Amino acid sequence: MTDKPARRRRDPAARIEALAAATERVIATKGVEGLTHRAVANEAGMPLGATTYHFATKDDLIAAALKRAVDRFAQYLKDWRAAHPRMDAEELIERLADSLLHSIDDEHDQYVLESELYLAALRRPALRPLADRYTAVSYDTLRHYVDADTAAAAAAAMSGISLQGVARSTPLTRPEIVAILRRVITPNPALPDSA
Amino acid sequence: MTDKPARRRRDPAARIEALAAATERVIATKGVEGLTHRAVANEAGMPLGATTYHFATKDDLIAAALKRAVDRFAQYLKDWRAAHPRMDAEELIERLADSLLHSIDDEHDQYVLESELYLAALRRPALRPLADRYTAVSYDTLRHYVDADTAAAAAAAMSGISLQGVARSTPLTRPEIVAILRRVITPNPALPDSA
Amino acid sequence: MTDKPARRRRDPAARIEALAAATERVIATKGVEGLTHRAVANEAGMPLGATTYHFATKDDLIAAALKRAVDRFAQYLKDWRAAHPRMDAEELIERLADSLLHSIDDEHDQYVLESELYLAALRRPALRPLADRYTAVSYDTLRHYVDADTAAAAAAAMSGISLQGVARSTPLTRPEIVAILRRVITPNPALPDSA
Amino acid sequence: MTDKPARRRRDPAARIEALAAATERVIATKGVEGLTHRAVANEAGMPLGATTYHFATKDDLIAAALKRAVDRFAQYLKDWRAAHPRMDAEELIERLADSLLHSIDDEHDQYVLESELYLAALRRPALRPLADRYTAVSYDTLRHYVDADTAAAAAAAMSGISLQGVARSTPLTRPEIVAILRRVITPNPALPDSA
DNA sequence: AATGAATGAGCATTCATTCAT
DNA sequence: TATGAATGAATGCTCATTCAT
Repeated sequence: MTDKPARRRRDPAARIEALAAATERVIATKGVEGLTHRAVANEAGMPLGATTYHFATKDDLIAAALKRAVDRFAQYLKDWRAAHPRMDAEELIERLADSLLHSIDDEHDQYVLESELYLAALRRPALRPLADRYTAVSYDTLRHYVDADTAAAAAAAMSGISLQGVARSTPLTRPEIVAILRRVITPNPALPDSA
Repeated sequence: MTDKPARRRRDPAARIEALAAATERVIATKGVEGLTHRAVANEAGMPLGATTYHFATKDDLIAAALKRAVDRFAQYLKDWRAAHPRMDAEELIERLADSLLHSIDDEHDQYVLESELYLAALRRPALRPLADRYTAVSYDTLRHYVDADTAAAAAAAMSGISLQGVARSTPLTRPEIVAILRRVITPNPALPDSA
Repeated sequence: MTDKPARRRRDPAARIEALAAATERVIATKGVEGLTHRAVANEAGMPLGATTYHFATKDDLIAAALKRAVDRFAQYLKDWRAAHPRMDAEELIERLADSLLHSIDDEHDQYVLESELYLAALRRPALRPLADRYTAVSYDTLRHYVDADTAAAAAAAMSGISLQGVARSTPLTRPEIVAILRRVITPNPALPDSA
Repeated sequence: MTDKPARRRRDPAARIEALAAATERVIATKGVEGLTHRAVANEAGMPLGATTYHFATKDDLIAAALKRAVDRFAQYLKDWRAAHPRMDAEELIERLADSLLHSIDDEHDQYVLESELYLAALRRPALRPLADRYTAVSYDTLRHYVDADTAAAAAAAMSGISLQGVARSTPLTRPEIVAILRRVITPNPALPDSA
């Protein structure tokens, strides 16, 4: 009798996590531009007060959501690298194309979140370290397979593909993506480092 | 003696142009997210009513401003190409790096506008053709100097550099940009097309 | 060559008339509440400036439109009376029911305009004489056929039927209207005047 | 000592009620046409945000106010009927005239609210059931004293008297109202039902 | 005479944030 | 700890009216 209404409460960490997840979904759907406390509360199935209780400001909410996205992306890359400790250039190209096309999971659109993150960081210095980290994990992962310049070039190209991917009226096709990645990643004997 | 109260000019075309230009500046400064009719009116030195009289909706204002930015970019590329009808890979790389670093003119930040355009287009289908055009003019210009795959790869890399450029806590340096462009643009004898 | 562009202009009276007619239509469609200069200009196929050029204020426009409606109504009643110089009570009832059901012509909804007129007059003293005239022409017409008290009662009942007619989810049916009119108009031997 | 700054009451139900009451007063004074959130907030002595917090849209506010007016009217009629379970025709006529002249209470003008309700319902389908209810309670009350046709006729006549009452430059006098009601209500031996 | 441009006031509504409970 | 109530500051947009041309 006494412990009935107490269910599911008293787990602030879980609620905070759920709010960040809901915020991620809202950003993917409506953008940082369209994010409101109300939209998050609604998406999370929580009362409005919960959003401001656990996150002092809207920017905190955005930061938490984007951090979550970056964490997930980092974990994804880590797993990905563990699963494929060695890849030749061609295999790498194919798998990167898969990643870009399939996004990371079915719930969140990595394309969108990456672009939102970078643009949000432009106006919000507090997000810059997060953007840096996104860049770094991408670069580091690629660096595992290719030389430094190639990794930087591939990371830039992938960001560009993502950005154009969200905006174009006809998304890039797999062959187009593969062609770009191949041009960037295939070792170039004419360059010193690129062995 | 000539400057009376000076209200009500009577040159609608010039006012429309001035409003679009002001909107560009506001987007560069505060982003599409921070764009308001009042900010535009203020930036243009016009009354609030002017913004809504000449542009039915805020999206119309955004579209006009971004179209203007794309038009200017297209013109810039056209001039650029006319000024340099022939360039070898190394010269192209250097000049592209200059463009990315110096932006296009002193008033507007091309980096920012490009990223804002792409992200705005994600939520505003009406802007997609504009995003397509941005992609196309970039690609076409590069295509003049390099093969198709290289042009596509360089365009993607440049978009990525722009996007990361606006967000990172430390912007990319010229040597870093040159290294990326060199990796992408230097002809790769190992690839068939890349002559 | 000289008299081509001059066509259709220079007939202010006709333009004023057309604007009043357009205003009537807008009131019938959207109510006095929804009336705007722009809506009138659009309905009349004239430029916005025409509405304020010929009518100093919005209230003038409203007054002109309602006066036109009352004039038309008065003319209609005059014709109606001329067409039926004598009617017994039963015929009168049937014809009044027809009027209430068919409205006055196909373009304008008399039900609506009457109610709009009365309510507009409540907040606009300038319209009161018009409301008085509407009441008077109704009363006078009825008075031609019945005694004074019956005419007043029938006029009130008809206004009530109109008012309820515009608002109810199911409009009054003809039998219901006839029943009401019969109760009001059929001579009542129990009353002195009502011979 | 008890009355501190007193901000933020914490009695939402009371505030909602107070807002609806204030809206009623604004409608009586300025009409649905002149109703604004600001006018309501001002009338209620509450901040602007209160009006939109408790009522999602202006139409919701209008609906709440008119529902309140109808509820009050229904209660008034119920009491009225309870107070006068039996009345002969002449007494009924006199009392109805009193009602029409004195309105229902000192604060709100029943004449105006009824007309506003009917006309508002014309453009707002959501209000139609309310208009129906107004008609129904009027009819049902009259039906308690007279036959069906007489009740319908008297209800229509009373609506008409109300409508004309708000608009005419000289309101109907008591003798005029009594004459109309007498003509409608006095049993007519010439009609079958009208016993 | 006629009209499109121009504007300032105002409006419904949204929303981040604060706070009483 | 948690939350619904509360609010004041915007915001996009409308519009009556004025006026230059």
